[in-house]
Amino acid sequence: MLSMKTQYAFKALMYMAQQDKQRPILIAEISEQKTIPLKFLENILLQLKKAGILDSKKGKGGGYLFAKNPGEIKLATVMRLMDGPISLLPCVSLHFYTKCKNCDENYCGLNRVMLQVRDASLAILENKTVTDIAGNSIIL
Amino acid sequence: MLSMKTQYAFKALMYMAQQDKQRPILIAEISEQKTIPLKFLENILLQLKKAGILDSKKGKGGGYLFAKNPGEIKLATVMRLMDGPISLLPCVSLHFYTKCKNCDENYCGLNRVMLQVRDASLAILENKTVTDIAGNSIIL
DNA sequence: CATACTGCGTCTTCATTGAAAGCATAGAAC
DNA sequence: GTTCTATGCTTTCAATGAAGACGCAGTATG
Repeated sequence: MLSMKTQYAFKALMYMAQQDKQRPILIAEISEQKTIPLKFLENILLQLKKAGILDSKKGKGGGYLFAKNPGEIKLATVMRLMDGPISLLPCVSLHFYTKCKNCDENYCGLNRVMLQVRDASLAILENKTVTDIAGNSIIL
Repeated sequence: MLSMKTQYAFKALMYMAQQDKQRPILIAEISEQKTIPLKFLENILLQLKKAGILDSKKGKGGGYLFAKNPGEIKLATVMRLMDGPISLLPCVSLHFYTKCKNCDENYCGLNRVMLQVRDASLAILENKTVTDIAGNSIIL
């Protein structure tokens, strides 16, 4: 399961992407509209800024802005930033690989299955962006 | 990521399925061979027993046995037993569903994506069994 | 029957981390 | 220089993952 942190990050990014005009958006506004604890949200947005996804402006009229186009922000990227590995096992992780002890990956059946799961998940998460989840699109 | 508990459960089940003769297998033997903390393993195996996956025999010559054919034990079942939901969000979980607040699932883009991920993952995890991961099969 | 063997139950601990809250600082606009 | 807003730092609190200690219960073997 995704942590609250990741879920909040997605909610916040969706909210920001749904605004018509690209004006700086207050942390407090997102917090209120999406019922996310204010200080927790601050940390999340800050982390997204440090990762180059968001930008911020201080002072009056300040707030958060997208640093990248929402259509270029992959869901997988956000998840890795917040929660770490997407894979179910360390030994099948692309970005956070660590070898498991007592296990030759070439012969480990579990490894092979989890690779499949990873690939299936990433095929989706690497191709969907914030724009995709923000759209008030038609229900099919 | 899967918890240690789930990983240990898989390792133990693989080890048991790999034994030629179906004799009762000692907790201590699995613990030693797979370097799994003994008491932690006890709990895991016990839980698998209560779920009807394993059976046990006490006393001399005792140990753990399969209650079901390893080919009938789905990976998804083991994961749900140990870790709970396989889905990334509560609102897309089949077995552990809970509604998310401030979110109409019919209009939530995140919900739709996570449904896809869930379906892709389950397509694999519901169809792979302990037999599949235990096989010393040929590498392709 | 006795003893060794092996699983079962309960309780406790310990570290990590998820999930916040408080308070003080820095920077920008007016 | 005052107000608005983000940033930094510290602390807390609860939950849970990950064990370890100790003792009980049931079964085989001689």
